[in-house]
Amino acid sequence: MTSVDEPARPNGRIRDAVRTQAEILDVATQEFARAGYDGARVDEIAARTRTTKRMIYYYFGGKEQLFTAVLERAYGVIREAEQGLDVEHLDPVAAIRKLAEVTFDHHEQHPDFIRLVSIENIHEAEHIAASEKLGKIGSPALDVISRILATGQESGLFTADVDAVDLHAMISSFCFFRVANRHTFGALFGRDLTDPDRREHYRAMLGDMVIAYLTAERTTD
Amino acid sequence: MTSVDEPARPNGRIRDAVRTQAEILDVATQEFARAGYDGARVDEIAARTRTTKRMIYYYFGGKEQLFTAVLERAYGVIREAEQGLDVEHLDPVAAIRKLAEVTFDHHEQHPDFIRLVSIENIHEAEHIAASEKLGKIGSPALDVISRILATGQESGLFTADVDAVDLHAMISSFCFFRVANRHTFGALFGRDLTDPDRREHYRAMLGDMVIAYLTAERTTD
DNA sequence: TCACTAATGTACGAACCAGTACGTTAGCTA
DNA sequence: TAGCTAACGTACTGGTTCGTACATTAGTGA
Repeated sequence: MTSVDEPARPNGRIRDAVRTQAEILDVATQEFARAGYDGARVDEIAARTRTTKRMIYYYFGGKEQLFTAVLERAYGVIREAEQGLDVEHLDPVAAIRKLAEVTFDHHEQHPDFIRLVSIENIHEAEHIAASEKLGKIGSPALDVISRILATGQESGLFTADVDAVDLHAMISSFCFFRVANRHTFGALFGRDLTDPDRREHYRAMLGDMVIAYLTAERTTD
Repeated sequence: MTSVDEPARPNGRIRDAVRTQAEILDVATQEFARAGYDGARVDEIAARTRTTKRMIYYYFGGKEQLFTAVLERAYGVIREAEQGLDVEHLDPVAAIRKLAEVTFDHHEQHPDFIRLVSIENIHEAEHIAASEKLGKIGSPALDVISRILATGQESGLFTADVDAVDLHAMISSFCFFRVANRHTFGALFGRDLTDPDRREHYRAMLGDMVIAYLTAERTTD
């Protein structure tokens, strides 16, 4: 994530605003994801960087703004991943399944991001609201879904009455829950939703679910 | 002039251990749900009861145990609701749809419970693990799902390869996400998942999704 | 090379907050 | 009715934690 172009430094302070900020963001992401907003300790973040607490306030202003910056970067990562989506050469069914699988994989590979989103929801998205970047970040995935959905619905293959936002919610629900709630679910029902042995099962389940929903014969009234 | 909602009592303190504990749990539930575990303030909980902080420690021992007690009661409520389920006189398709709708409604009606579950997952279910009650609480809903699923699969109506736990996860995902993540989802995509005007749409969407999944024609390889 | 500024480090303070020591009283029962 | 104990209140403490005042240095441009 951080570019590695720094050779060995002899001694004393090095000055590199970009690297210092990136390092603070890296560690802050871990700390906020680990402990939540109120559980996170600014001193702990500082201790785990090569700089001091002073610099966190110098660059970010405060704990709130630091958390906002962490969110901004985290959402930036998923947005980039979505921009790399390449499914529109497939037929609608295969395209949607692929998209669901990519979403599934992304959630699995970024549990810290999932935790940050949970935390931000506990705080009723106040940091997103306070962020200028995040307000208008948009979602490339939504555009992709829109186009696939249009193709599928035109051809009569997709019968469901959904738009891209709703379908995105459906897919995200399953992927998010599986990662975010695995602890309580595991403790209460004795099943680890993220057990690698069951990974393919759930991945297929998600795809089957979405496709079945989209292509089901409707008993219209 | 004090408002008298209790039967005539001379003056000063009243003594009622049961009521005091219940009141602490009520307020603590709100406070923990509002602010998360670390964000919640014991002093704030005490201030909003008719008793003092001393009694929280007297009855519950500490903040951790209080949170555990809050979780125990919250899970008790959902368990009771599940025991009231009466869907097994319906045919499998109608029964599953009804069950999904009941789950949907319960999530919508208990946003504080949803928040507590999110919070407990941030803490990796450590309080559930520490609770003797919650370890073996079981789930009446799971038994109901099992039986409906068996009926549906025997008759060949249900073709999907799922068990009760997986189906429960699928249904819960959607219901949970819609409530828990409504803030970030709304902020990012401009759609309020809990808008009353869209309530029926999502309720139907959930039922359609689950039934479509269970009854889809399988292209077995 | 000299001055200026961005970047950094140290030390500290003030508020907050979980938890407790100690004292008091209501209500029951012997 | 005396005495006992569960139930309650007050006032405080010790540690924690966000934030900052003040001091310092690296690098840059004139």
